[in-house]
Amino acid sequence: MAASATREKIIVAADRLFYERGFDMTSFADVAEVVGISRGNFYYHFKSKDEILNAVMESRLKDRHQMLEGWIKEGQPAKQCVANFIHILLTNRKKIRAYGCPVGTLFTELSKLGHPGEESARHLFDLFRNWLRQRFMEMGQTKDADRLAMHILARSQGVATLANAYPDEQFLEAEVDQMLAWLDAVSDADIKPTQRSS
Amino acid sequence: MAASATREKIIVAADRLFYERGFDMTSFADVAEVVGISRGNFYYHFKSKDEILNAVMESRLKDRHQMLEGWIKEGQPAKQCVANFIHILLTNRKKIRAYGCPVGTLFTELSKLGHPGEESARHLFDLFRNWLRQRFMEMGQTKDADRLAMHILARSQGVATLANAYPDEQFLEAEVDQMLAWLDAVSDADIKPTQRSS
DNA sequence: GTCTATACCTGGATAGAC
DNA sequence: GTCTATCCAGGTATAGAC
Repeated sequence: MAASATREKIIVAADRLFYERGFDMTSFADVAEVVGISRGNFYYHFKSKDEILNAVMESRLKDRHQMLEGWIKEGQPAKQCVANFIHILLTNRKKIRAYGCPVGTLFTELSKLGHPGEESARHLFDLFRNWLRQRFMEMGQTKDADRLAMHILARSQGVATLANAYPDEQFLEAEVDQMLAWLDAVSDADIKPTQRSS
Repeated sequence: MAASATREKIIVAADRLFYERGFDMTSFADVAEVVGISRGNFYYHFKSKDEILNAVMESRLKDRHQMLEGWIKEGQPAKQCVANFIHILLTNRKKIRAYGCPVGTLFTELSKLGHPGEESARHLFDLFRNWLRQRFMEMGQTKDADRLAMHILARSQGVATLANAYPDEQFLEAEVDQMLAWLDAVSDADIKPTQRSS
């Protein structure tokens, strides 16, 4: 339970390699080399590869949770919080162009593997989804909050995938602008209840 | 070169398994079992696993090309063609919910593997991208044609990924509706050059 | 806690009989 | 064209010395 130094180093290294190369393609030898320990020593800290995956997922969940809650604790308004979320695509643009979205790509791989870790990968989606839904509710979109949350999630996933396929374009930046414009339209719709339709 | 019956069966089986389980996770034994031949017999038809991948990618490219060109040969107008493309998400909804997008997931995996087949996977994206760009140009969006094509591609990818993560929702259908509404807005923008903005 | 050595399995690939 | 037998590399996991 106690977070020993090497245990922590293993998690950090595995986290990075699972992102960059994928879970299945990352061998113990790869992680051991990065950490600077022997292959055998591994099993003192983790009894199996699945245990490492669990630890990585736990670490990611905690990390993303703290990031999202941090914005709220700073007192940022709901719309700004969602804008921050969208802005992640720009903050991590280099990694996203090289490896796609860490959440989406890992989920997809585990799903195809039929690996039980698919569940924890989905939990990460849940974390973002629920948090976004809350923000949209605070923006007054009580009825469509979940739909809007899913929409933003899907847009982010798609942008990350195509930025990975076409890393040499300004596509990513342009799509983020459009997503922020969409956010403006959504928040305006709350302020102006008089719509053109119906 | 000649398309023998078993060779063709191998390609079909590999195509399906690469989609359902991923390229790396699909072994010769898996494909052999589906086709009904022995492991050894494999190498009479393909000298390596990479050769099978190449054949699968070639087959997919040809298949998708024929689908896209088919709509044009039928004389369907540009906007309807794009709508057909969006509609693929509904036509294949069952498979998409189970395995995501065949193009996107395979690209992502090959990209992470550092596999040379990443190139042919990108060619599939190119096929859709160029075809969509042509359609938007025919719709009069000469300047933004490529941006619009990329936007539709990204939306499709994101919807497929999240439909895979949340297969039990009507999310997919709702997003397709929104994409079709977006297409309407884009084609209207061409007809009505007088906009509200600026 | 960390190491070396090793068992065991899976999967890609080859050889050669039929 | 298809089979069986076999080799070899790489990866997970274990045993036991230090």
